[in-house]
Amino acid sequence: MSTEGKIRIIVADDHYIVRAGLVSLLGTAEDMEVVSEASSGKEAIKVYQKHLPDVALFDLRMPGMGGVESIKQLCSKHPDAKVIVFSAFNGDEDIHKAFEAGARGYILKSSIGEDLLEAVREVDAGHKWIPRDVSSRLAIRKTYETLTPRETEVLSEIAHGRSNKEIANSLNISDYTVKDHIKNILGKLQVAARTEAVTVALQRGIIEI
Amino acid sequence: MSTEGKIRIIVADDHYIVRAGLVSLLGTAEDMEVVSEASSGKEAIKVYQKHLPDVALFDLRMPGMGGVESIKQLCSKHPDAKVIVFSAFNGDEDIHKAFEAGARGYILKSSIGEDLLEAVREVDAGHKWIPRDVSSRLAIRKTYETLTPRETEVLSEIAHGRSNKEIANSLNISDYTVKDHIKNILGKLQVAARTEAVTVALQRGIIEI
DNA sequence: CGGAACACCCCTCTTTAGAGGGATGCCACT
DNA sequence: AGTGGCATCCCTCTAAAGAGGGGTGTTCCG
Repeated sequence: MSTEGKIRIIVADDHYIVRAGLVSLLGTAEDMEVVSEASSGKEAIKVYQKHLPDVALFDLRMPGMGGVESIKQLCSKHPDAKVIVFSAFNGDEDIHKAFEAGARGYILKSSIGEDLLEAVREVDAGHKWIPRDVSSRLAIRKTYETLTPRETEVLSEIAHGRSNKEIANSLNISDYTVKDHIKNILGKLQVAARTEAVTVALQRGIIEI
Repeated sequence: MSTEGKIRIIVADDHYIVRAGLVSLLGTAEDMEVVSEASSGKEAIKVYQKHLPDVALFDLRMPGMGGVESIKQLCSKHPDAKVIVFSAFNGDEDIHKAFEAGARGYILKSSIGEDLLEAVREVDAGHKWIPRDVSSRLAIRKTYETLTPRETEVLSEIAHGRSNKEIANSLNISDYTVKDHIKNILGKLQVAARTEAVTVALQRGIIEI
């Protein structure tokens, strides 16, 4: 529990209106107050260090330094930071990356206000908070095979339209190796062609464009 | 101007917190009131017909029937409907489709509150409202070549990972014709391969997955 | 009427992708 | 010391993709 009675919160989202919604909603709760806002990941870290809030609400996909990277940096400097991800996306990889980065809660933007308030209270109390629809996504993920860092790198190149030869040059490896990675990617994502691999990976949050 | 003094508004967005933000923000304006909300395009049409508001705020990308289709239906039944699109996306095709469907304003979710209030007042007064960053997107679009309906259809199939042969079967045309369409698509989007065509089209809002 | 845009079909040719096998070295964990 | 995961390289072969030409019929508009 927080020192002054009220749970002190910062919110980080690049959409003004989402911040307005959060401030409005959290403001109605007697036991919470939003002490500051940020519109980017970089700004969020600064704001956190200035205000040292009890709970930080982060959007996962923000321009510039993304939410994942921001959370990772924040949690490495402040291991006690209580971060809740508040995202519009429910790709299994997004969710997994958020928790791996150090988040203690993940809540969808479509969820109702009570769920958000509950999440804030639970995380403030030192617990984890994972709604059913989010945890089911993580369960689905366990049935998938995960891509290696190199495979993800290759897939990202594919998404940008590069040919095998171009990828080989850019990564300084043989095009035989590129083909190998692609074989593994197609197998793991259970698709037949590189184009579908890209759209599936985009939907799951494995890569971004 | 509206009859009772206050501008009566409905908001349609699948994210609870965005609706909360809109209600909160619009509520602070003396001359506006949110009379109802909807969380889908279908619901939005019902709500519109029930309340007949002065202005309707629509998110463009919603699950089920998307914003474009909803606006098209709404405006065909109510040609005097004053619809403002309130979207997170700034793909040139999204913006163009919104206005083509009958929207009279398009404002980005990242914009500040004052811009939104101004947009609502302008559209309520019978004017169009296009912010500078949005109109520049439309200007960019003019320099692009637009895809024909058939080409868009083929591109959407490509995004789902279908091969030329599969597309030919599904559309009941020769694979020669599919190749023709793809040649045109690659030329118009100025890319070399189908995979890049898909990512470019996704970014521009030409197709969705 | 003529032209332009669209959708469709056909042929050839080169390049690319993808499936199938094989193999090596490195590193971490047991 | 052995195992498994990762990244790398190699070869062959078939299917697919893409570039380049050719053409038809429709519709719509000036």
